[in-house]
Amino acid sequence: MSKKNKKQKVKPQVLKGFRDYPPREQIAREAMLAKIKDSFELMGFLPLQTASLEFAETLLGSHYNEDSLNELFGFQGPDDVDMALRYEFTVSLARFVASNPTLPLPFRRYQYGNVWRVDKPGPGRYREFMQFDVDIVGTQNLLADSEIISAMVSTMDKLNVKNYKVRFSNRKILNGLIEYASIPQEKSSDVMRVIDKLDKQGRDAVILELGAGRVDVSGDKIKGVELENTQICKIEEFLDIASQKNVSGLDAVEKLLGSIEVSQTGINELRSILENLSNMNIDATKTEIDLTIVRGLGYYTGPVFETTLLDLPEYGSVFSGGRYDNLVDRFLGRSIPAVGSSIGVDRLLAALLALDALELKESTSQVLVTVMDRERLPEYLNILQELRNAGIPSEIFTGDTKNLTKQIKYGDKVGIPFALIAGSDEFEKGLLTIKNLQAGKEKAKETSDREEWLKAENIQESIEAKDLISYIKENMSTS
RNA sequence: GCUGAUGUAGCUCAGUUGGUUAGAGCGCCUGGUUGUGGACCAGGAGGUCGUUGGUUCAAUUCCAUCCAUCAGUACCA
Repeated sequence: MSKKNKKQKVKPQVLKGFRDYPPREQIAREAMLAKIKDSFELMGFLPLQTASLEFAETLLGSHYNEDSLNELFGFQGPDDVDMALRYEFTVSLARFVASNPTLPLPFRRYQYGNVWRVDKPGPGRYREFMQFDVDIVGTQNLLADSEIISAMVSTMDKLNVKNYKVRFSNRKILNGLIEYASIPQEKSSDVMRVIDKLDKQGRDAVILELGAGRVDVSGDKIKGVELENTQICKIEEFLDIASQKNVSGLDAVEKLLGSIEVSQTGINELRSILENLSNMNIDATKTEIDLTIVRGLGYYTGPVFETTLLDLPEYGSVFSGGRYDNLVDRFLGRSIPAVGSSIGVDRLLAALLALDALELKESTSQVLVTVMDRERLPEYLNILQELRNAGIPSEIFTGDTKNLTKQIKYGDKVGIPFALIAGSDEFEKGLLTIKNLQAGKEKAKETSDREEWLKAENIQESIEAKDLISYIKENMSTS
């Protein structure tokens, strides 16, 4: 091989923030998707799939500015059309609803797929990632909000996540706080953005940022919102109260902000949702009112939801959303109210992997049919088909070697539980040899002595050929 | 974007006070064993020492630059 040839090699690299899912992860990922789908369909949500590429104008709408433009994968496509990869599903949902006027409302739909954002990658955070959305479009009824929260709880349960909390609040309460603290409109989103950091940065940092700003651990300066002390005091007053969760916090906030109409509305709405959840018999330990939740600015208009894993809070929210009553405006000029929530599938997957909370299957095959004697290929293929017809996932060794060692090594490496071995010894007696690779793997942990390992029980036995299917079915792991 | 750190084999890392053939462990490949996995034993492949430029008789080593990665932070519709 010449040096020139070497230079022509293409480096096997993936783009920043993109990744592959090796089979063991993808198997777990698809199992997750199936559970989520089941959970939503049980609640009568309908599947919808929309285009991955949209007109840039569709995606950006009124949010069109330099910043949002930098955040998405946009480009000029064929026919000189400005287009971009979707960064979420909600806009596409709004477009779909707007262009299907006969759609029966309320429209309950779920959608999953990849979305793309030019973000800085971090743990559980990628530039291409999967979201799984559930929304109800076309109703202001708080029953819809309650249904979404209910879906969040039942889906987390269905996914067998143990230690989580669905927290929710109402943006209207914070809108009232802005008024209460006499904060001018142009500073309101800055203030909310800072309050949103409460969880991650803590109360002291928030207070500093509301005022003069602070310096972070790396020495980077973070500029403050420059509020006056009286304003900050009023926000502190609220934060103290909001640290009490649930009904007691709600009562206390009502005393503080009840005179402000928008806050009172928000409080009433939360009370109504609480009542619905209670009538739905949603486990009260799984949900919690947390009045410090902010979420997307200029987007959510009412209740907002978040789901945190109590064992891995640093992964942030894995399932979140809220009510957005203005989104369809962009297409219709009139508003259609909507509420929904979205699972960050890959973030949740990464978190569950980090918690070691997923069973990882290595292979989809249960049986590897080895090819020891090529003369016998017709028999092997018959056995293979017999297994598959019985519903047992199986494969035949399709590699080039007839070396049995290598075939079994292959089965071991890819994690196939059983290897079927048969040569003239077996065929003459009507037998088949089944080697339990999984049992062997277990045994290998106990002994380092080869002789002992080879002699171990349950690792290999010869059975009557006619008993093959029942033997495998009995010994298959059920997972 | 900002602040800081780090780039040497597929992975984790050692090393060179500037000097000829740059090392280890793990992984990978081959054989021991074409009728049997792990462990073990023997052998082997694999590196323009991140890029470009500068200093020097000589740079993987020193300097500059860019790029990439990691951490924190900002932004996140």
